[in-house]
Amino acid sequence: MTVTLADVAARARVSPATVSRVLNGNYPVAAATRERVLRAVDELDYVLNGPASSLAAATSDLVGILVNDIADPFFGIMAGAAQTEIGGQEGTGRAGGEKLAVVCNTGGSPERELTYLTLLQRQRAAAVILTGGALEDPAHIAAMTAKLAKLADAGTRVVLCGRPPLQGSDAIVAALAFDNRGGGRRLTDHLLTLGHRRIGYVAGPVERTTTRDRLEGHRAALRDAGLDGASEELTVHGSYSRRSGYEATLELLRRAPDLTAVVAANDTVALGACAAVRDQGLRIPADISVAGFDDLPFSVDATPALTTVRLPLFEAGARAGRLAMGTESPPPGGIATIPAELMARASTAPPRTG
Amino acid sequence: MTVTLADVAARARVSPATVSRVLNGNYPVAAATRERVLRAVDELDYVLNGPASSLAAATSDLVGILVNDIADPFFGIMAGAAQTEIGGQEGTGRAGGEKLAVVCNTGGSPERELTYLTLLQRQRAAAVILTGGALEDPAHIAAMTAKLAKLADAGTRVVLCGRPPLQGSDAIVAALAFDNRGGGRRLTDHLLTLGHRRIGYVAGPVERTTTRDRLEGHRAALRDAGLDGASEELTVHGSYSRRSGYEATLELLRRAPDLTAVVAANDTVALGACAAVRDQGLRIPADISVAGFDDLPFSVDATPALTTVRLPLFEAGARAGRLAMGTESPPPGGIATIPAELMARASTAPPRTG
DNA sequence: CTGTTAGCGCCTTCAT
DNA sequence: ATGAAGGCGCTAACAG
Repeated sequence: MTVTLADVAARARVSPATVSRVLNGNYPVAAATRERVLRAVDELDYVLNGPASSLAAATSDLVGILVNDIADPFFGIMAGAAQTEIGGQEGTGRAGGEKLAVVCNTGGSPERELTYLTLLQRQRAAAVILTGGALEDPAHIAAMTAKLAKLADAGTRVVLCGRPPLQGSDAIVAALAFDNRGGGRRLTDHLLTLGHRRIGYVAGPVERTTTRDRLEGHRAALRDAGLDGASEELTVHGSYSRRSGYEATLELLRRAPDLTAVVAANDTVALGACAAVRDQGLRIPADISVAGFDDLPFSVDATPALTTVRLPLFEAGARAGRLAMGTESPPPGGIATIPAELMARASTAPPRTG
Repeated sequence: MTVTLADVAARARVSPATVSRVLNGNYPVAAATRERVLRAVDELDYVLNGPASSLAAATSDLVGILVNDIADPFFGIMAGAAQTEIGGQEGTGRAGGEKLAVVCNTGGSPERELTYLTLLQRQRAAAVILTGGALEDPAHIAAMTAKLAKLADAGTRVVLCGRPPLQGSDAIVAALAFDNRGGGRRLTDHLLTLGHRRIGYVAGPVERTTTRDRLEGHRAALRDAGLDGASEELTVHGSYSRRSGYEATLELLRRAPDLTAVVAANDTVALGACAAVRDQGLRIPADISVAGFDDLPFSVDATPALTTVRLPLFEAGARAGRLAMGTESPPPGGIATIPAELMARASTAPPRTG
């Protein structure tokens, strides 16, 4: 039926242990023997039994990458980059000693996030990468901290990518945090410099680290310009979706018809904001400036090209992948802040005068 | 150290076998006993050892979803929908009996596709879903057919989503194929009806089923209109990327300055085409009509809104997920063709006269 | 460098 | 409805 290691051993006239050794390559084996074993493997078309191997070795070659929304390129880019670093050695066809990088879609649900972590713990995953903003609910943070500690105890390497480190948790190999606050600040500074004074803000879902950090940056910029008075009124929360951006912008325009600029939580939301502005018969940027965040590939193609904040998603994902593999050493203190760069484009301009 | 089933059994004062039975739920257990066991599980914070379980049961709860490009929403939407159906029962926290739906990014590389399949075979995956267009290279087809047969032999359910069935392979549970040909045809018919006669085509990568089918539909429409003469010259192949669409369109415009419309392989490519058209100082659709394919969420937000062909990606992905789980019965013959619907929007209009 | 010997933790007949 | 026992296929000491 299904061919086992013992079959290969018999065919190659060696012991099972030897076959195991050449397959795992972590042990000296005579070249001639190795050759014989590999031939037997090919002839028999042998495929290692992963569960058996993992059971015996008490570790598996699974690496989990958790994302909030797999249909959002923000996550796709990071996850793809990480996978490239992890499973990237261009299969020999025999698939020896390779890690299986898999992405798990939580849909932003905290329960599903924990469930996936449990499932990966069950599989004795070699590593786990958590991407994107985290929920700030205390109960969930506590549950996550406990779960990650357990994973780390069991030997799973935990890496955070685009998410701030957990307080006082030593379970984590490394955390790569985006400078969302700084980026948000620079974006609003840009608008202020252009002369805007009435700036609407379409924020992301409440209780998310990304939402809070970007909003904080925005408010810090306003405060320093002596404009924080109206910022509550000019902020609307929504989800990270185009539709949400559309509706929030309509609401903003209703609340404050004198608005001259709208800052969106991310590029997708900004697209919705643009549509709303246009549907109100207003021009971008002549009547209203619009800005996004992330600099996803489509942003430069929007008309007008979207002013936004560039996050090096691919680079960060790749680095997270290497960190998870142990290929790269963690930054000092296990924490690195990834810079965010302002991309001033055509969707922002000085406000109309008068 | 790590708590095992035996520990739970001891705590609950039952045999390991009983614990196994309540955890798997496939066997009658007295309510009182079950209660006691579950309490012990919670108290000990027990997590099943997946590898051990899979080894003993000769099957795992892993379900693999292969995608060509995880950063492309085309795949993200299908994969997300499939995952929802598979891992969707909103975790009880204890994560009992749940499948682990994971997505694997092949990056469009045939080697990596096979490698992932081997890795999943090694894990004794419960099911595998292959999404998106397939490579038409005979050697790769043969290798895939063989590999899928082996997976099926080992009890893995194989489902195709957005990909035509393999010739004479009975390894597959079901194949959901998009009507790319029909969609391509209707799109070009739409342009012909508007009055276009010189239509450029930015095709996808050669040797991909999606590329060929869409192109065939396009050419069939031209042929029926008696216009197939120039179609070779007016076709440029590229990858499924914005950049590729941009460059191919420039090339097309160079070759045939009298073009009045450009059809792109998909929406992402169409965005690049729009940018190229604009950079040449031409207006859409006044000077040149542009159309895409897939109807990804951003298409409606393009300016002008993109005429395209709608594929029910979410519905198809969800159905594939149910098929993989055995929750839904396969279509007659194991094959279903998913219809593609023309979405005529503002990026196409009659050609300028004279 | 290679063979032998024990398990890894769970599921699954087979009894009871 | 529950317990006892064997083995799933592989790896990891330990010898040699």
